[in-house]
Parts: sequence; structure tokens; C-alpha cells
Amino acid sequence: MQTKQPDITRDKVLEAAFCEIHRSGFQAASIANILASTGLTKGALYHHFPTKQALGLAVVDEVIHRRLDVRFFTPLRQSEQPLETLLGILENIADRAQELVTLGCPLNNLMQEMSPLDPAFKKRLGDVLHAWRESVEIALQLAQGQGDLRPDVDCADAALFIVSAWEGCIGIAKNLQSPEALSVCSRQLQAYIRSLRTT
Amino acid sequence: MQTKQPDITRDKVLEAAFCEIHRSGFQAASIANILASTGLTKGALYHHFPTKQALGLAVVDEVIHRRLDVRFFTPLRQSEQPLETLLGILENIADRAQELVTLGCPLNNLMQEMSPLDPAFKKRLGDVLHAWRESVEIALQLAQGQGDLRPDVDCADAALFIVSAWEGCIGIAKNLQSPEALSVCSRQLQAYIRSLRTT
DNA sequence: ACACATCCATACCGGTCGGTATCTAATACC
DNA sequence: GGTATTAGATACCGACCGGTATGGATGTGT
Repeated sequence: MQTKQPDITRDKVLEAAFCEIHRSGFQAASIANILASTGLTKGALYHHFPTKQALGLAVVDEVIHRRLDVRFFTPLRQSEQPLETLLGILENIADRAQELVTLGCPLNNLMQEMSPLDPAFKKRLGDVLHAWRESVEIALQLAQGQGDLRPDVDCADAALFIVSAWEGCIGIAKNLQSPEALSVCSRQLQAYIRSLRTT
Repeated sequence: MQTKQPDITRDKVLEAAFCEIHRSGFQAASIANILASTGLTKGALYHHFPTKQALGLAVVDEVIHRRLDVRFFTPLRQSEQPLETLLGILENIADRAQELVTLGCPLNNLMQEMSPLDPAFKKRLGDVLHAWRESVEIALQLAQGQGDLRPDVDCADAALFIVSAWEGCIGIAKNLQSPEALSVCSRQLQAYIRSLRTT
């Protein structure tokens, strides 16, 4: 039994910061709130992170990126029927609809807020976005190789649009606070993807 | 020649507030910055608007809504070939690409930031969004009546998706700071719309 | 057991925020 | 032309912000 567990403390701060940022955005996220929800103090936070910006960037790299990795990137990469996997992810997202509709996608929230304001955020967020696009693009290419996707489809362009439209759908559903709107949008996006298939 | 022109003062504040909010978001928008860019003082601002929130809501109603009205809603309503008009709007948007890519869509920016935080914002922004969806939906219905659109297309669902995807495309292009990405996305969205046409 | 680095709590700082009270001056009204 | 109302300037307030300096407690290497 140890009274000091630095990495656990760091993780607690990261998790609390992620929640606070998810709720209020980065600029409006309050250090005091983050600390209050963890029971820690400023000494602990500023021992592990030099500035609020560094904390935010760590949230992007270590929380947001990892979550998307587990939920999207890895399943897509490991799939042998990538097109079905992609459609399945969009279909099954209704499970998380309430959470997504309430607060939106953490990645998109931060991109909209911070990309024009802070180059460091823009880069880190762009890296995550790139990983996402790439995983979708590779899935499409694989499907194309298997003959499931029309040969004239530009996989990179389609992947960019799928990710963009997906983020847009979550954003609009967030404003409407409507899980139903999200599933309507999701089905339209699935229709777009199916329109790329070989007939 | 008058030294006091209250409505002109009000418009100057509104315009400056719109720019500041467009640049920094609502919460990070500084009253002091708005006043500095107009040369006015707090006395003028708080004479016309009781709170910062009221100023923000007025920006939504009187600036953002009107701009979208001029650029999108009215052309769509007045068109006799609504599908072509819709596709044309998406195609010609490249003219404003630089501006959109730099700061994003004012409506979407505010929806992402404020809808979960402030019910008043959520309602006003929802009204603008509704007007947008409606104008697209009516255009699709008209096209369907003219036989240009497949009869099995649900115009309301398709309109929701078109608006959502469009906002998503602008948001992603903003992160990438790439007008090219916007036009790629725009073309994919046009392809989706064309896939709804009668063959 | 002693020195040293790590970890974290406390108290405090300057700056900025939105908002208000007060006062002057210009306009509209009769 | 006098009066009430509107328009706008100035000075100021408390609250909160991110960040820092300091000190004490805990673990670690020797």
C-alpha cells in the first residue's frame, strides 16, 4: 500500500480533464472544476502538466485518440469484410446515441473550437483525424480489392467525406438533442456508402 | 447630421460581435474586444443589450439567420429547378472556401459550442437550422413533384442529412485548413444528391 | 540512516471577465 | 423653449481565471 501513486494521479487528472473539456469545451474548461472532481489540488496538476494547454494536448493524445482507436480504427483494420464492418459501426452507434447527442464527439468539438486558435491543437487533432481517415480509406481499398466497391471510387475522397459527414451528423443531432435524428442521418450515410458498391 | 444614431450604433455592435464570436466562439468572445473594434464603450453596449447572452442571441437572429437567408434559403425557395440550384450552391461555394475554411460556419460553430450549455441558444440556433432544413426539404419535394427525384426518397430525411453532411464537411475542412478538402467533400455530397435522382 | 528527488498541498498573485452605478449630453415632445 | 427621455461615456466592482512560490510529506538510492 502506497500513499503516492503518481501515474494513477496523472490518469485521474486526465480523465477528469477529458470530462470537463467534453462538457464545456477547452477554453471554458475550469482547472478548478477538474481538481474539484478529483479531490486533488493545483500542486498535483501542475506537477504533471506544465500548462493547461499541455493538459489539453495530453487529453487529445492519450484519451481521445485511444478511445477512437479501440472503437473504430482497430476494428476496421482487423476486419476481413471491411465494408460490412463500416456499415455495422454506423448502424450500431445507436447504442451510444444518447451520449453522443448530449455532448457530441469529443474530437469534433475540439477541432471546431481550437483548430483556428492554436496550431498545437490543430496538429494533434489533425493527427487523430488523419488516423481516422486512413483507417476508413484502407477499409475501402480492401473492399475495392475484393470487388465489393466500384473501381471508379476514389477511396481517399470517399473516406474524407464519410468521416466529415459522420461528424456533421453527430453535431446536428447534438443541437436537436435527438437520437432519432442521429439514426436518420446514419442511415442516409449508410445509403451513400451502399451507393458506392458494385451492383 | 446627427451625433447620436442609436440604430446605427446597435448595428455596429452587432456586426463587431458577430466577427468576434465567429473568431473566438461565444464564451471566449470578449466584450472589451468588441467595443475596441467599434470605438464604443460599455455604456453604449449595455444600453442596447442587457447581457452578453442577449447580444449573442441577437447575433444569431439578426446576423446569422439573415445571412443564410440571403445566400441559401431564398434562392432555394425561388428556384424553379431546385435540384440544380442546390447542386449549384454546393459547387459555387468554392468562392467562399477560404473564409469558410479559416473560421468555419458561424451557425455550426455556435451550435457545437452552445447548444449543450444554454437552452436559449439551443432554441434560437435550432430555429435557424429548422429554416435551413425546411428550405432544402421543400426544394427536394418540388424536384420530386417534377419527377427529377426518385419517388422513394424521404425528402425530410435527405434534407437533414444534406445539411448535416455539409456542416461536417466545413468543419473538417476547417481543421485541415484546406479549401481543396472542402471541394472534395462538396463533390462527394453532390454525388450523394445525384444518387437520389431518377435514372 | 541519511541525503535527495519526487509528489502534492496551501497560499497567493496579476489579469481579465461580465456587469453596474453614475453622470453628461443629445434628442424628442409639447 | 423648457422638459423628459434616450444615448452613450467613465469609473469601478466582485468573481474567477491560469499560474507560481513555497513548504512539507513520501518514497528512493546508498
